[in-house]
Amino acid sequence: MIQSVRRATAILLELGSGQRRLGVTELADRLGLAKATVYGLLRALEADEMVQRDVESGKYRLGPVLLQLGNAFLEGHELRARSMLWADSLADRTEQAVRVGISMGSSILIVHHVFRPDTSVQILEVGATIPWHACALGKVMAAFRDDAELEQKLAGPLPRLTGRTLVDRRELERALERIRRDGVAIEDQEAIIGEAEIAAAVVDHAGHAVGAVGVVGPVERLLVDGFARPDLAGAVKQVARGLSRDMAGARVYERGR
Amino acid sequence: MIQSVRRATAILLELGSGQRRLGVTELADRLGLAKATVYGLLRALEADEMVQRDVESGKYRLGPVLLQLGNAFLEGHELRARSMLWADSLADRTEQAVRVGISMGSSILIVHHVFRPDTSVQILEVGATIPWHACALGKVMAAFRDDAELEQKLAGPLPRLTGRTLVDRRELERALERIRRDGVAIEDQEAIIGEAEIAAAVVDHAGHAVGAVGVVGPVERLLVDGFARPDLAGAVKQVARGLSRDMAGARVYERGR
DNA sequence: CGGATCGTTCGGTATGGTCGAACATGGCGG
DNA sequence: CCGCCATGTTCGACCATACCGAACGATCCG
Repeated sequence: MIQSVRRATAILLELGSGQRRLGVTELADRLGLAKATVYGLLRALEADEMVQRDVESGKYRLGPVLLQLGNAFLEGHELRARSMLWADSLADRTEQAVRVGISMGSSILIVHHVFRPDTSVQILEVGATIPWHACALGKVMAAFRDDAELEQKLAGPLPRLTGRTLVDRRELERALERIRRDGVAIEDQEAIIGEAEIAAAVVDHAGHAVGAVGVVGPVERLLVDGFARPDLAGAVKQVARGLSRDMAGARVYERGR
Repeated sequence: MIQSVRRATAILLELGSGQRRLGVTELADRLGLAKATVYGLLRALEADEMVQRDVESGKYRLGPVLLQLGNAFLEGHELRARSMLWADSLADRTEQAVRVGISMGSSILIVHHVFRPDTSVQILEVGATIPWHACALGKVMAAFRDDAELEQKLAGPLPRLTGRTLVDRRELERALERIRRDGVAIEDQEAIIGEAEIAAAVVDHAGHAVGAVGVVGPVERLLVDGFARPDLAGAVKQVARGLSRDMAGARVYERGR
């Protein structure tokens, strides 16, 4: 495994976590590398605008090419492309915000986001990551994973985001069991106080979870007595099924030349 | 300059341009490298989810980490952070869509985008890149560059996007001259037929252009007889000045720890 | 069934990435 | 204003390791 490349991405990830800019020495310390090594890697990354140096502090931050590449990732993403229409209609029917996410390491990455159809100001969450155990998208994907992968996830750290976050392994396993039975996952203020989510998994032709779709919003709009509003759960499941059918169909990419 | 790292980013850029997925051999050909070399680089990139392999075609595409990093870039971007309020108010006052961009190589990268305040469906352009000579954002930034950088830009290829794109060097220089005089740049269907833009540069304390802000929309709303509507040009210039003042002020980042 | 194409593995080679130490630079406090 | 500390940068040497060519295996297509 090419060492320098992995170290370069480690630098990028380090710069990406936390919005503070980092200097050569600080990066070298965090990654356990020699200063000169990090310096060389940064020079190479800087040449392609993968990182930029702040002119007056001399410290490094992520570069604009990453935004371009992130956007290119989205444009080529099959689940996202297919989910756009479904998500719009789901937001319309339920009058809630809709999120589509995929699994990335131990987190869920939001790849599509439709605002609640009212005039309230909402921030776009595309590109954001959420610990898998603290969102309905993550739990429903975990519930439909093979045991090996699930075990790996359960073994990892489970940070507590709010007082309601499930951080106990046993408790989580029980929740996953219920999710498998219901076909939908709920999240009740486990990531942000006052916010809830109802999500269902999108599976490919082989039955593997490739993503998840769900509605998010204020608890009082989504849950009653800690249970998902049946109409919303039904709509979410229906959309997830439709999307899954789409994903199993003919490839959209691989066209042209 | 660390070879493998630069080659790795070359792979990412190659995968990012064009939405087609690429195989090992194809990438090796395009980059002029040995198959085994590209394979090794891809393995390293794949380990960190910088790229992903399509299970059934075996070809590679960009990975989800790039979306996360692109998002992290945005969150740490000073111009973007400072422009959000200004852009909102500009969109409100002019009733047009607003874009904020920065210079990246020979392109403009959109870092912020506010939709026109009506109910029409519009697509978010954050992360998109546009050749510098085909948008007002790019031209106004070029107009306020030192000669060396400008020369480099003028020397590069100038693709023709529409029949109105300025691709002649002399013509472009004349346009830049006028932009310097007016303080605003206009773009009249030079990127997309029917679309126009009016933009002004954002400069830092030293007077260097760090970005640009502008309004975009249908030609008939922005221009009259090929000239910028004076009220719009004034509003854009005013916002650019305000933003420049902001950027010259105290740093927002570097706080904490 | 045969050919072609592509992904993958392997081992030798010398390139070039890594590191420690020395050198510049700038910022801060005394 | 000066000296000190921390940080960025350069240098040279070592040898790990990235690179390549060639061979192997898998897969697709006719």
